[in-house]
Amino acid sequence: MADPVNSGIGLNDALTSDEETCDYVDIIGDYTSETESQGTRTTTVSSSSYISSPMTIKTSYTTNGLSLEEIRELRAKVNSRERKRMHDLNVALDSLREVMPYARGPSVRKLSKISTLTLARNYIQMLTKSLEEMKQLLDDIYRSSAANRIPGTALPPYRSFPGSVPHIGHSVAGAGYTLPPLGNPRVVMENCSSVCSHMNCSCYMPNSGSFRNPREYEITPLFGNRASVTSSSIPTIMYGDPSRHIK
DNA sequence: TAGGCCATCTGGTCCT
DNA sequence: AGGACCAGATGGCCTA
Repeated sequence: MADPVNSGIGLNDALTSDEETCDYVDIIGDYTSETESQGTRTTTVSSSSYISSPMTIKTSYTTNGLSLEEIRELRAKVNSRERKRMHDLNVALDSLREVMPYARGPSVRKLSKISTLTLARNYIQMLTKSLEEMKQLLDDIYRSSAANRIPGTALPPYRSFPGSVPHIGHSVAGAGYTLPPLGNPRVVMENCSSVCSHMNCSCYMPNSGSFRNPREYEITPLFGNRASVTSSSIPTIMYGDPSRHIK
């Protein structure tokens, strides 16, 4: 008899045209009950999380090579794999949400799947743009500093950033300046606000205990405020402590 | 109550 | 052949 998986005949299609009543429970609790009728069979499937909404499907089983029990076991196995696959996808989406800058809390709905992906795309775009602008700004700062230095003196000392990643670093005017790593932009400067006046960002005074240098700021992207989220919009950004918001 | 979001089942297709 | 991936269908839950 034909293979219900590869013959083009659906498992449930392959189950029709007979009359039979049966129940079964798969490995996570799928439950099937069937009612008999002439020529077709209606199968009601529900699972442990689906019991309140039984799904009714038409089944037929004339031309398959598997017993009813084998088909059910196969179907349960496939369903289980699919559930696991979707679960893994949701885990991955949750891990993505964890690194996204948006409001969190018991009273805040988590981002939908579409919103999560949309925000991730926008966030990457924003970081890329900010990085380019920061490179340009530091380049300008260095050029200005080099132009004003007294002939014969050394260039300003290079201040490395915690966690800088050399291979993505940016050499400013050949002086070996390296930008902070993506995703954790910290910058040392006298006036962070002056930087953010050129960029779509905001400056937060870091916790005194967690930063060695009192002039070290976190530059935070600005997305604006929103109370709700749609797939085409950017959600609220609450990143850092607003009470320390200095711009 | 309509619409958005989601979980689940299912069958088809592609890949190893 | 078996598993991964995908899209369609279905029904529940929640919110405006």
